[in-house]
Amino acid sequence: MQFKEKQSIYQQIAEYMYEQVLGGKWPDDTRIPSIRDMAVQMEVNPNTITRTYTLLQDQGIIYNQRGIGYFTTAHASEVARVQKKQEFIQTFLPEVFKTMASLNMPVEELEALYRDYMTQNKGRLYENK
Amino acid sequence: MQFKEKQSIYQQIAEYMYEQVLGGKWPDDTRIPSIRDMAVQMEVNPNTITRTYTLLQDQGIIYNQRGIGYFTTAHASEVARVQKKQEFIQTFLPEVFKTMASLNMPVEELEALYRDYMTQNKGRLYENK
Amino acid sequence: MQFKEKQSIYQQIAEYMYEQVLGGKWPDDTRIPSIRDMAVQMEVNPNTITRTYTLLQDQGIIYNQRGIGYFTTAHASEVARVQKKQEFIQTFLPEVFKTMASLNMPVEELEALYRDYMTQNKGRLYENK
Amino acid sequence: MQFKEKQSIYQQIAEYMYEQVLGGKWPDDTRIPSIRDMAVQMEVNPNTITRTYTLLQDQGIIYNQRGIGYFTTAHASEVARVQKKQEFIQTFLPEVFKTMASLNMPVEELEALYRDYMTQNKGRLYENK
DNA sequence: GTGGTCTAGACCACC
DNA sequence: GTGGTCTAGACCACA
Repeated sequence: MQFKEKQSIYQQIAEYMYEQVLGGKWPDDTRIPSIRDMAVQMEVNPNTITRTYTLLQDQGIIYNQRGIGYFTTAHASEVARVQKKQEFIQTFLPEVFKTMASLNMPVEELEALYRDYMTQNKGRLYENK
Repeated sequence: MQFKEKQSIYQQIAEYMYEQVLGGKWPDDTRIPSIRDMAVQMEVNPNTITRTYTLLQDQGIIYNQRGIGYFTTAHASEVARVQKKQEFIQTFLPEVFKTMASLNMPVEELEALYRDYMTQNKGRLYENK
Repeated sequence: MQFKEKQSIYQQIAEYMYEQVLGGKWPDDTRIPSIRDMAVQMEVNPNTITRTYTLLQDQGIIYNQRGIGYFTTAHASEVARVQKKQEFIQTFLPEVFKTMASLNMPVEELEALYRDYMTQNKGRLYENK
Repeated sequence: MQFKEKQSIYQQIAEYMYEQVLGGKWPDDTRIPSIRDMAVQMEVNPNTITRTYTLLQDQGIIYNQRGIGYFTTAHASEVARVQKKQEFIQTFLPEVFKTMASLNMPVEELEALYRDYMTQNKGRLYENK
């Protein structure tokens, strides 16, 4: 996996995991890769994965069974969806709208850009990795 | 001024200055507050303001007259607009659209949220502080 | 059986067995469930039960007859009582008192909480499961 | 500082910090030792202190000012008191009472032990370090 | 100076 | 095998 510069690696891996859950790759209440396996897969130090898993556990997306491994929670996908949507609407969108206002960009242009984006990425979403 | 946690302070101040320029508070080719005044106003270490001013100077939004002070450039507002729009479309929007896709949020909902936002903030934009 | 997070499973099962002995469910010198049966009953890996039984055996609460099974010792209840009381007074209570001191909680409040607890759980103690 | 075996070091340091706050050594809204200083003082790796500080920050006892250091929050002592008391009553005391019941220990004995403890430790509480 | 992050490697208890 | 913790050392952005 390639990492961007601006965000910390463990957060980017958290993003990746959100995608797995939201995209249905990791159904509710199933085992996910062990810390060591994930570290190998992501080409990263196990400690970094530990950081990510701890974060996701605090957020109620995954949990741990002693000596066995990590699992998605029973309502992981729902929790993830609600959480991400709330964050999106409350902290992300206002930034978007504020910027649009300062640029005098009409909502129609936003729509147009959206359609461009969707046709370009049609079918490619969540096929990553 | 209150600062968010996630972004560095000098960048948040840069954001603030962009707003001043784009909102017409700081017309092209006019003097802006000295580093010291700005530091007092923002309740921040002068070093931090220096960093912001250096950034804005590199971007061609402001320039320095030795011993006199900092000024907005002749085309500050235009430069700011172009620059911000480019950043918005290339690095910000893709994130927005990707999140929308993962949440199955239709573009119509985005529009609706936009209109909500605009009615709520009608006339309040750029009355900051 | 539901397990808490902070304590290891084999120790929690040991706790459960102490209760059986102290509560008279398992009289002195009687057979207790086999490792396999206990594992099924507790929904746990047999290895974990083995660990618990080994611990209890070391403490003189149970013993093993090869090929037959595990039994409580002749003085199991007495041994368990003494042992638990010692542990309680030497390692547990000091923590309690220290916390009370830091919270400025008077001993009267402790008493009151004790009576609350006892009335709520009257008759329910050792009706476990 | 000497560490016990059963609890992880970073949690024991968290306990220590709670004592500082509850005992008034660290008033509300004051700077606390930097991560590096604390690491030296506790004879521990800075990463371990980071772990502790992150925990306390999540609990709202301390907060961070970028590039400056960590501070106790405005209501640190209150938050700490409430939090610790709740934990004590809900998760600690039931264990105590349950054990007392299984040992047939009357509440009077608990009182007596409490008075013993207090006379022994009179004046010594919170004078540590 | 500050904290934030990451790596490499290790040891441990537990299942 | 699993995760949890700790160390030593490093680099970076930031104030």
